[in-house]
Amino acid sequence: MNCREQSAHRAAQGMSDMKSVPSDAYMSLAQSYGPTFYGALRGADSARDFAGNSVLDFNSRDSSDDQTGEDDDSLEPSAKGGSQYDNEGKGSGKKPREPRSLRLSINARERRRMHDLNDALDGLRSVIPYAHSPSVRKLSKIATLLLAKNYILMQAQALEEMRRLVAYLNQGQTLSSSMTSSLNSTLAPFGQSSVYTYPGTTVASTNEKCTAFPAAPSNICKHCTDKP
DNA sequence: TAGGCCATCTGGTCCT
DNA sequence: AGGACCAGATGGCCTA
Repeated sequence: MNCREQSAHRAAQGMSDMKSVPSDAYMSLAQSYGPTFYGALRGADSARDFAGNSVLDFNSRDSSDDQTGEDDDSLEPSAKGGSQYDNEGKGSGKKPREPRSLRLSINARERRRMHDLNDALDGLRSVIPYAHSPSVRKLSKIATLLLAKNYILMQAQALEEMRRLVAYLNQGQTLSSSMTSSLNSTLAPFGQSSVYTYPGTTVASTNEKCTAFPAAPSNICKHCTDKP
């Protein structure tokens, strides 16, 4: 099995590896950002309100980073994980191996690379909303990525709501020009085309009026948007 | 004790 | 050739 085939195999088994998370739960994660996520990931007891202060209750757990010693290029292979070099020189008949020094250098590089990746994940954790207190367990890697994704989607949705509101206010409402321009400039960096439009959240024309409340456009009226 | 998560080692592949 | 990236294997730590 070559590397690419291994990738496909791993992707296929990826979900089954995460036995605690049903695949449909992951599907729902893409559409929502709330307790379902944590409920699926860590059990219902871990779920808290998303907007609240304690999204997670991972009890206390030492940072996994603490398990990692300082980056030590001379780390012996037996420190963690097995080493196929433990049997070096004992004639397996396979491809000739790199010199020991080269192997150590490659290992060190890989270790650095993974540390950089973990640093980036820490950076991501620091900017997504979940409880950061020491009593809360650090988000796992997969949880961090899924949470970040859903957070981005949620922000995009909020932006879209804001855009609708501005459009509504600009329509026949007496809004000071300074306020209008301020809002517009705030939203300017987020061009309409750059914002992800959610499946199922069709943006109605602002010209359509609500049937129940004719004064309001239908696209910002819950009465209208909830209609099938 | 089983399962989840993680760090590390390792070999393969691709890119510069 | 050397480095980056990837995924499998392995073993340790922690929690339910």
